[in-house]
Amino acid sequence: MIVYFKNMRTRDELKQEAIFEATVKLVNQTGFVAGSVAKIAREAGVSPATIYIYYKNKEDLLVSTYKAIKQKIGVAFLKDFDDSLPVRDILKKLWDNGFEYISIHSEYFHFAEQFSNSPYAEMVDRAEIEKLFEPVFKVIERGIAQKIIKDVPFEVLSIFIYFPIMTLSNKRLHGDLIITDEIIESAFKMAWDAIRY
Amino acid sequence: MIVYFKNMRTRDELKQEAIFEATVKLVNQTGFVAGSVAKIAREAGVSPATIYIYYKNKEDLLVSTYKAIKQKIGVAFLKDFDDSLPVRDILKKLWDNGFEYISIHSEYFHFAEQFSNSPYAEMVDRAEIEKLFEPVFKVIERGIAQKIIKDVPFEVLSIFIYFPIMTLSNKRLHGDLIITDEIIESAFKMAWDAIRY
Amino acid sequence: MIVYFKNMRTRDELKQEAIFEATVKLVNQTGFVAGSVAKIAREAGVSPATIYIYYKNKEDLLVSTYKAIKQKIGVAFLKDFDDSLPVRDILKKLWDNGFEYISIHSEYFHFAEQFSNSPYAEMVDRAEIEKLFEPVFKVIERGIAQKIIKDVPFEVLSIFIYFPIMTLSNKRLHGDLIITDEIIESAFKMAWDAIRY
Amino acid sequence: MIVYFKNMRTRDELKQEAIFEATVKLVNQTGFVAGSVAKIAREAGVSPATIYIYYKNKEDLLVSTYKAIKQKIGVAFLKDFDDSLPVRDILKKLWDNGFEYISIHSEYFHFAEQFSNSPYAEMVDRAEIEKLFEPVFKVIERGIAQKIIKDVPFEVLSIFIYFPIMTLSNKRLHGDLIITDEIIESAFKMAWDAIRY
DNA sequence: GATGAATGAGTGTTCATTCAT
DNA sequence: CATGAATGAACACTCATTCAT
Repeated sequence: MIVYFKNMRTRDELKQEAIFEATVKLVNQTGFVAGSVAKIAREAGVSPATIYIYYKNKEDLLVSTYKAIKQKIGVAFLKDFDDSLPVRDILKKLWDNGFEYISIHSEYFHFAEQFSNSPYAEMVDRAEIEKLFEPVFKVIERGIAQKIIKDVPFEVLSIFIYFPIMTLSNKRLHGDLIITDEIIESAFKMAWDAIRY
Repeated sequence: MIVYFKNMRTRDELKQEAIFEATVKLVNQTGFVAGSVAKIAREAGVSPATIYIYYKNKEDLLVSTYKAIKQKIGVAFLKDFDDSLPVRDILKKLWDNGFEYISIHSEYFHFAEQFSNSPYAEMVDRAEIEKLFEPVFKVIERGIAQKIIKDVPFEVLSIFIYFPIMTLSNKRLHGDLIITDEIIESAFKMAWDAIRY
Repeated sequence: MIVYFKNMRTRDELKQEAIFEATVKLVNQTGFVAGSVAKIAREAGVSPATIYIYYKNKEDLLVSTYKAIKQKIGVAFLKDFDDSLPVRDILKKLWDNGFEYISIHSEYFHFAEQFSNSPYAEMVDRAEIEKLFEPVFKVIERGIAQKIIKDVPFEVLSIFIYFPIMTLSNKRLHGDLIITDEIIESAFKMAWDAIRY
Repeated sequence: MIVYFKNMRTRDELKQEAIFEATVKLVNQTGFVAGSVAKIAREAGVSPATIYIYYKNKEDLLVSTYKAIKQKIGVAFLKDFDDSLPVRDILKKLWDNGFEYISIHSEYFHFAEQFSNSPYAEMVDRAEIEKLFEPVFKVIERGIAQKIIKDVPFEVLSIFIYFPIMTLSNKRLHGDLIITDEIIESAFKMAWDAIRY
């Protein structure tokens, strides 16, 4: 049993979280371009100056938010990761994890996408992000070695097995299409057909 | 007395084109956020006020530029479109056209992508854009009817046959990978494997 | 006879002058530290943005204002400069010119002094300013050569013949003392006693 | 139990001194304008809030610092003051004391000068400062009575006997000139020639 | 048609100061 | 006594847009 004492969470943590949420929410609502520090502050219910206590500057705010989101996404994708299963099953699990997380936190994906297409994207170390997905890389490599997966660069494989998750989760890109379990299922079949040997 | 010869490009057309090019160039260089009207004007060698002669406001400038680019891309993709060929060959032709055009006009794709991830994206009528690709839709429909292509919504198919072109053309997304003819070839094979029946 | 047509002065010149006057006035009233761009703009009756049409940034505004003032002061000091007179008479004329100009434009001197003690002072080329006073340097050199003036570095001489003018014009430094013609006279005698051979 | 020994410097005194030094240092480094309370606090190794324990507000901090410096300077100038010597010798001693102290504590002079040219200068009682130099006034008065020194207001005398020390110590005002003992010597001769009867 | 000048509203950021702990 | 957190107001500067010419 977990007991939360009064003030167990300090004032700061609450505030930092409020800023995080506000940043994500605002970018979702009005886009990266219009996401000004003042607006984020108002959304978070704090003074603009307060943001500069927790973050060095706007870039730091956005980059840190992006990294935190990528961390969350990485953990969610790898939930119940089991190395010993067949490659296809592992990828299916990742795929399902992805869509499950999206259904709960689509705003994280939207933020990540907006961020990736902004000039700030260059300020994050890609290697740092990719490390989160290293177990997946290992599986893919094994699949290639066992001639289960096509022998093409990883970047190309990801276009068919990772990006579709992002694209399907993006309302702007597929308009009125409702993402049912059936569609998720058949899309995975397509992704697997694309990459399998 | 001023005489305009047939097909002569008037001063105005030249200016509008200069604004178009400047808009694309600036968004490519400094991103959507930093692409201010004043900077576009300077780049185009005109006064900021002049831009408001040709476009109602900044939104109009960007949306119009996007539409014009989409038009150019649509035409390029459908070059030498031949309805009578097998479905696979038609799609392969589109695929190759796409990469050829990208190699010449990557700045158009970059602009389009930035635009898609901006709040302005909601201001364009998707149907209008999609009309450009109608012949392709027809082919796909035929493919589905003939059980050559999987019977899934068009939006899902496009994730595997259209988006990969965009993704592969985006330097930011695939890092150091150099897009060779061989990669284009094998990526198409994967796309086709994904969508074929 | 000079005729001023209506609109002979363009709108801009009036505005630039208003900004110049406002800059001087504000620094006089509230000191260099408190002289913000917004306040200067309000004083000049223009928008803050307008200042950035005429000046690149705040530094440019202040440095340009300083240079313009130094120019005015230089011209005023050298009024009716006559090379052929005895050294003492030339310096006396400069001295009197200085106090005459101060009695009309003490705000220029106050601005110049404030500027000299600000970090912006380093941004002006001293040589450029000193060129305005070159004729005086020549006279001093002659005085030294003829053993009329003490043979010490020019910087030391100026402490006794130039700085006293500035100091006496500074109300803050001499408190309640009223600068009469008699004081100006006897102060020059002291200055001359200091530098003469 | 905490025991304070006689003459032991308590934590508080050390902290106040740290703030004093930090204030002087920062104004020397970045000028009066950029010397923010937060920066002074960081330089002193204390919290901004701590400064408000020792000083009512920023004005109080700066004014107090100025007064303390003026006190130090006053004491230094009057070191080994001997009423019984001839007027000229007394002033020479003051002059030499001044330059000696400048060579050790130029940062105090720089601060004092910056302060004098700030709006805060009006907030100090000049009489309070002048009292420190009262013994000098007496000597001057005696000199005037004995017809050794010119009979002009004290404010005018100080322009030739006190301000030159400040001006010569100001690197910004005399550029590349290096202040040697010889220059100090001849400058005093000039100052004396200026004021002597 | 084309422009440079002009601007109110906004940008990101720092300020002096207060307050709960 | 000492502090880090917090803030409204100000900072220098840029924005999209309008307007007189």
